[in-house]
Amino acid sequence: MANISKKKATIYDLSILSGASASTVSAVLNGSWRKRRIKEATAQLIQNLANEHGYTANLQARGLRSSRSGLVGLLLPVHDNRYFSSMAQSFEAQVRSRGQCPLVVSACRDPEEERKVVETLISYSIDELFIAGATDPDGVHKVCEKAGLKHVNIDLPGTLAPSIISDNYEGARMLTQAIIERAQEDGPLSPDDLYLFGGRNDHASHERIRGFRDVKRALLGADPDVCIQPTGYSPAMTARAFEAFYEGHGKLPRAFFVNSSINLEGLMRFLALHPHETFADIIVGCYDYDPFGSFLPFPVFMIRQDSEAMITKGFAILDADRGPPITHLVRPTLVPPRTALTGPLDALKDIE
Amino acid sequence: MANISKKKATIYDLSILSGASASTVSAVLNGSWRKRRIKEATAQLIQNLANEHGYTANLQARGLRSSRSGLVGLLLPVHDNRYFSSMAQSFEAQVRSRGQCPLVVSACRDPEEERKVVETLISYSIDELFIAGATDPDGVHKVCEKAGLKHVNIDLPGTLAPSIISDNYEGARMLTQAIIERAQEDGPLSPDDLYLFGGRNDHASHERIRGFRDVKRALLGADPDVCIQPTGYSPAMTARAFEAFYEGHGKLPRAFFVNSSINLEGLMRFLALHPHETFADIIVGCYDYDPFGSFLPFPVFMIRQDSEAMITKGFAILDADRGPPITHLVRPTLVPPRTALTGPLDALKDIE
DNA sequence: CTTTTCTGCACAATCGATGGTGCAATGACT
DNA sequence: AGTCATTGCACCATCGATTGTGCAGAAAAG
Repeated sequence: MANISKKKATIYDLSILSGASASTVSAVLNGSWRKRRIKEATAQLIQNLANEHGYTANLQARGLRSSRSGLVGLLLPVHDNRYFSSMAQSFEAQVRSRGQCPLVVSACRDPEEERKVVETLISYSIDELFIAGATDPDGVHKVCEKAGLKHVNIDLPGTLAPSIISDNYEGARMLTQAIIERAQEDGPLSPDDLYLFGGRNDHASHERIRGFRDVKRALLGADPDVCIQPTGYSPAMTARAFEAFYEGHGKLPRAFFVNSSINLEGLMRFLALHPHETFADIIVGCYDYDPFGSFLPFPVFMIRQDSEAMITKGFAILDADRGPPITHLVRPTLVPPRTALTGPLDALKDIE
Repeated sequence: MANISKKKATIYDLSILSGASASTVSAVLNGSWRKRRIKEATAQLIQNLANEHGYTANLQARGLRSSRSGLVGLLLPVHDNRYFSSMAQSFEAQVRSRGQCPLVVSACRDPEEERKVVETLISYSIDELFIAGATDPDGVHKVCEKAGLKHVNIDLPGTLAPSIISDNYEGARMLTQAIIERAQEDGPLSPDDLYLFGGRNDHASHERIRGFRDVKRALLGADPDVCIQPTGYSPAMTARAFEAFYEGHGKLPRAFFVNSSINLEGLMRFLALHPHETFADIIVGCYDYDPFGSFLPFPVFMIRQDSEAMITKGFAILDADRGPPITHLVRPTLVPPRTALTGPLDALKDIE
C-alpha cells in the first residue's frame, strides 16, 4: 500500500531512501550482511524500507550476476497422467521447501524436443535438472554436460548420469504373480491366457517384460512370444492391439499385464466399443497406479511407483555432487484391486 | 563438437571471433539486423560462427535488459488431477508454439501461497500469467497489478481481471438432468434420492449447486437442503461425507452429483471399505472428466471442461490487451458413461 | 570536385544485483 | 601521542544482452 509507483523498487531506490550504498542494501537484503559487517541498525532500517515498499529482488539480475537462477527443472514426457503429474506435485513441494523455484516442462517423448527444451532451460541458467522418462537420456546428458548443468535421470536410466528408477523387474514380477494367482482362482491358467500389452523399446519396458516372462514361465511353464504385444505409449495403438486380439479370438485374454496407465487408457477405448460381457471376467495388472483405474469393473492390480522417494533420492544425489553414473532402484509397491491410496493432495489443508 | 570450452559462448566471444562488435553480433543473433542495416555477408559469418560454437543467448541477460523474459506462467491449485494436468498440457503446447517458455506452478489452494508464488514468478519477470482455479483471484490480481503483469483468470473468476470459466451452471444442469433421467429408468426418483457431494465456497461450486438445484426442483419437485453436502476439495472429507450418509441410511443415495474428480476420489475411498452391493445400482454424475472414472462399475456421467479452449481464449484476451474484467463462459460437454475421449496425448507421435 | 545521402557498423549506457577491495573513523594498546 | 586492529561502509567492475546515437567511407547528386 505504501508505494503508488508502478515500477518495482530496486536496491538503488532503497539506497537513495536509506542513504546507504546499493551494495549495502544488497547485502542486507540477501542476508550476507553479517559477513559484510553491516551495523544491525542499518540492516533494520533497510529491511523496514524494503518491506514498506514491497521490495523483491530481481531474480534475473541476480541470476545474471551469480550465474545461478534458483530454478530447478523437471523434464517430463507428458503432464496428463497420474504418474507424472504426481511426480510433478512431489517435485514442486520439495523444490519449494529448498527455497527454489520449480520449472516443470514436458517434451512429449521426442528426443529432439527433449534436447531443445533442455537448451532453453539452460538459457535460463537453471541450477539443476531432473530428467524424467526421457526417450534419450544420454542425448540430454550431453547437452547438460556441455553447459555444466547438474542432472539426474528419473524413471528411465541413462548410462552417463546417475539414474533413479523404479525396480521395474521386481515390480513386474510382483504384478505378474498377483494376476496369475488371482486368475487361477477361476480355474487353471494356460500360457496363452496371459498377455502383456504396451511398452516399447525402452529400459523400463524391457525390464517389465523380463519380469513378466520370468514369472510367467516359472508359474505357467511357457510364454509364447505372441503373448507380448508392444504398442508404444499410446492409447490409440493399445486400443488397436486389443481390438486385433479380440477379432482373432472373440474375446480378450483371461488375464493381462498392461505396461502403463497410458496403455490402460487404450483398454478403456476398446471397452467403450464393446458390451460388458466382453470383459466380464478379465484380470488386469497395470504397471502404474491410478485411483480410478483401481475400481474398474474387473480386478485391476496396480503398481504404485514411489515418485516421491525418487525425487528425494535425486536431490540427495545432486547434493552429494558428482555421483558416479550408477542406477539406483526404488522399490514400487503392489496395489490390490479396489484400493484408494492417499496422495500428495492429502497434504493440503482444505478446511470446510 | 566444435568447442572444447566448458563455458557457454557469449556475444563477446563471437564478437572477437568475427571481428565485429558485440552490438552487431547481438543484432544478428536476435534478428534485428536488417533494421540495423547489417550487411548480409556479415550476418552470415556471425550466424555460422554461432552455430559452430553452439551459441544460445543468455535469457537472463536478455530479460534483465528488456525486462521481459519469454516466460509465461500458469498457476494451478494442484497438478495431480486430470483436469489440471490436461490444462497444463494444453498450456505448454500453446506457449511453446508462441516461442515462449511455460512455467507451471501449483499453489495448493492456499491464498497466501498463491500470492507468494506469484511474487516469485514476478521476480523472474514473467511476461504473462494464467491464474487457474485460484482461491483468491482478486488477491493475486493486486499483486500482478502492482507489477504491471498481464493476467487472466481461468476456471475461477475474479472481479478485477478478465476471466474465462467453464459454464458451470449449464454444465451442472446437463449433468443433473442426465443422472435424473438415467435414474428414473430404474423407477421413480424422489427428491431425497438425489444428493450433491463436494465443492466449497467458490464460484464454481455455487454455480454448479445452483444448476443442480434448479434442475432437480424442476424435475423432482423439491430439493431438501440436506441433499447438498459440501466437503471442500478433499478426498478425505468427501469420503467422510459418504461414510456419514451410509451410516445414517445403510446405503448410498440412489443418484448423486459429485462436484469434481477430486471429490470422486473420495468416493473411491469410501468404496474401498465397503462391499460391492453397497453401490451396485448407484448413478453418479461427476463434474470433471477422467478416462478411468468413466468406466467405474456403475454409470458415471461426466462433464468434460474444455481447458484447451479456455487457454486459447486466454491468449486471445491477453493479446487484445486491456480487456475489461468480463467473465467469458466456455461450454463444457456431457460425457455419457463408459466413454474414452481422446486427449492431448493423442497429438503425440508415438510410432512403434 | 564538392555536397548530400546512404551504408554499415562501433561505442557506450543500461538493466539490477553481487562481491572484491579499499578507506575513513573509532577504539585498544603501548 | 603514536601504532595497530577493528568496524562499517562506499566504490566499482562485472554478468550478457539491448539499443540509441554517432561517425567514417562509399555512392549519388549537383
